[in-house]
Amino acid sequence: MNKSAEKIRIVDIARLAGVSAGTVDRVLHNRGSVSEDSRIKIENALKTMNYRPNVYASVLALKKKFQFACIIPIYNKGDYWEKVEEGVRQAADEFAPLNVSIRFFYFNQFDVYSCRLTFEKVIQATPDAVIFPSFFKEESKIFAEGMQEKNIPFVLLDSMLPEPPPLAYYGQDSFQSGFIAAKLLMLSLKEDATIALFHTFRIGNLGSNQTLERKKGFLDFIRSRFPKCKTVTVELNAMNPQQNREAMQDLLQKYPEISGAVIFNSLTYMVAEDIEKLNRSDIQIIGYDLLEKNVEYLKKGVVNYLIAQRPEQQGYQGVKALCDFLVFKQPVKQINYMPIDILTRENIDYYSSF
Amino acid sequence: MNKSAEKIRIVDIARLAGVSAGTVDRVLHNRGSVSEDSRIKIENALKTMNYRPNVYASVLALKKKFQFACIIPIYNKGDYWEKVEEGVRQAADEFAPLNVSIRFFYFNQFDVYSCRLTFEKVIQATPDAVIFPSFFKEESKIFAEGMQEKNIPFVLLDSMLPEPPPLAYYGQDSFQSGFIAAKLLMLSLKEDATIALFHTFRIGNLGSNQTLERKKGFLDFIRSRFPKCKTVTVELNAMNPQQNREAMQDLLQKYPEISGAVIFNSLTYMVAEDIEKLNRSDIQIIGYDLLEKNVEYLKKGVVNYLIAQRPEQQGYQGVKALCDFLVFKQPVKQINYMPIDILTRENIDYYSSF
DNA sequence: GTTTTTTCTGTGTCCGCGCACAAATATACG
DNA sequence: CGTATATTTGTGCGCGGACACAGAAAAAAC
Repeated sequence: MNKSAEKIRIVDIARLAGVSAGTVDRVLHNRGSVSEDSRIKIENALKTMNYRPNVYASVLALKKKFQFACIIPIYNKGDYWEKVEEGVRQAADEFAPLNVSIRFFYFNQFDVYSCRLTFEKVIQATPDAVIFPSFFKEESKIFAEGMQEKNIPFVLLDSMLPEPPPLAYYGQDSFQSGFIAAKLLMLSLKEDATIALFHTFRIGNLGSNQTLERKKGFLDFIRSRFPKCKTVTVELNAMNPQQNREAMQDLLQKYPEISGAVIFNSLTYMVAEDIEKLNRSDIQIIGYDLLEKNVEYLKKGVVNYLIAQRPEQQGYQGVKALCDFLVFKQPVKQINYMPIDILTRENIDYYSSF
Repeated sequence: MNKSAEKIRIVDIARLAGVSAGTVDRVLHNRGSVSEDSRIKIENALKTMNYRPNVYASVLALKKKFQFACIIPIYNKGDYWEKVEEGVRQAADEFAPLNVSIRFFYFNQFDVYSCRLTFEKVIQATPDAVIFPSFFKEESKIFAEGMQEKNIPFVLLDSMLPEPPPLAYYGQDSFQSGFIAAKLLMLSLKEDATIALFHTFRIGNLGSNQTLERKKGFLDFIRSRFPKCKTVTVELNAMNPQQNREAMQDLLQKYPEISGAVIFNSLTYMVAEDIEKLNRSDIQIIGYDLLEKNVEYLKKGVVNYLIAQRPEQQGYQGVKALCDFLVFKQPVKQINYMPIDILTRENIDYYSSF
């Protein structure tokens, strides 16, 4: 049953193979050179004794130092990206004894040039690994290609970029999460309801990939299962709440029959606030991400559902993947979709994304 | 920003305090005896240099051995408890280098005597810590009191037992999860619907605490928000599917208007199978736990929702808590409610409870 | 004041592994 | 065959902390 115990040390397998511990070490780490003869003897010994290195001893003895770069959009307190950074920081903290340190680089997510500039800075810093969200597709691709050339592993967060292949990706299946959003919302709406779709306007980036994919998924569900539904698309300006409020008033005047709203990014609270102020509690709302303000409106009952994607996990796992790969030399799973967590006022208090 | 680095070793603070490393060690571990004078000097040094021990070195040097006992109901392949054990095993594996080994003890969950006997065996084995679900309230309480007397820390899984206080508890808020189940189900039902409530009959245990609490939560929601709903309670016999099928036929003949079903334990698939065979796809079903068979019916669309409670996490975290407490001497959070995960056919593929 | 006991302290070894360095063996080449 | 070079191997130290042991200092007993 539980026979796994049996501590086996490198010297044990060295003895069994009739060679020195140093040679075993070379085989294990593929370093230096070893004669074919010894290699075979050692590999056999490894098989028969199923040796597993002691992580703690290994880490302790490790001399190499690693510097990771983490690129993150500039954020305000409480934002989505703050949580990602939190996860990265926790990992940095936990893995500090591995001689891993993380340097953060920030860019303005509404400005391609800022992004480009930051990429440049990262390249100058010559990190051992990079972790970043592929915000601007083209720029990210070029940057990733540079990393690939230099053999610097990189982890993608939030949205995927197939080429060049990252060491790992952590993020949500956006299409599917939009699909679910539609399903949830329609549970509370009539089959011929009118739904307002909100997304954010971005300079130089017509909504992030994520947002667009969510919308696609949402519409896919609506069109295939509730063809009688009408949808109205509205663009929010993240920088100008006042303008949004006016747009909202216009919208509800023009389409008073609107009974559902979906916000494809984390600005749910803005929409919720406006709808609440306009006394339209009949409108069912679903949005994304557990910002404090969003949760507030969820608990109040203004927002029906929030869909979460464990941003802290994304950050944490990203760093962990790099450590696994670089420090422990273990294989890493490439595509890692985060769970699509459904939160309501009833289960929000028990939710923890860690 | 990230100034946390700065490796500080025991010898560093020993030097600063003007004592030997051994003395610092004594203060840190509260072992041996240290003069008041030295203690103060060391504590000051610790404060000014904010020393954090290197976990890896600490583990490596540790000589003590720990034997944990894990008590689990006998289960069939694919059962809920298999997942709990899986989590425990993974933790055991991960923490093996800490000289922690886990011995499993099994009991028949339908038989108090078996449980009592197993408790007895565990006591004989004199483990350093115990992890178990408080299945039978009275027996568990007596057992826990014995552990308390012997100063053996114990972790409770699945259902809580306030007295004597466990080192930690990992499980779901059952009442709340029942509450949510009702809310979800009612999204697809009319306000005057008739709902069948299923729970399992247990010899000597009228349904586990968990099940009863879920039912309470469910009924609480229904009574307060949908007073026109009717509910019919049905008892399943886990051992006799044939009998269940007949009971089901009777039920649907007697109450043909039933349009919803909730199964308060992991036997969802049994009910789903019967309902499917009786061609009553109009009945909306919600159940608990991600058994393979349950997931199958969820994906087929026979079951609308499954509520999960991360059993692997419970097992894993339970062992981790014991390690944190015994090996690393760190404080442990006592009450740990697991998230109430809502699964539908749309997000099930992305779910991972680890 | 001396002996015994208790309290306190410093030193040194080991945990298992990574890695550098030196030594040994093999291969190449004139 | 001797020397130069390349390949292969063994040994030993150190990572940072736990803990045992012996010895010093202080307290208690006589």
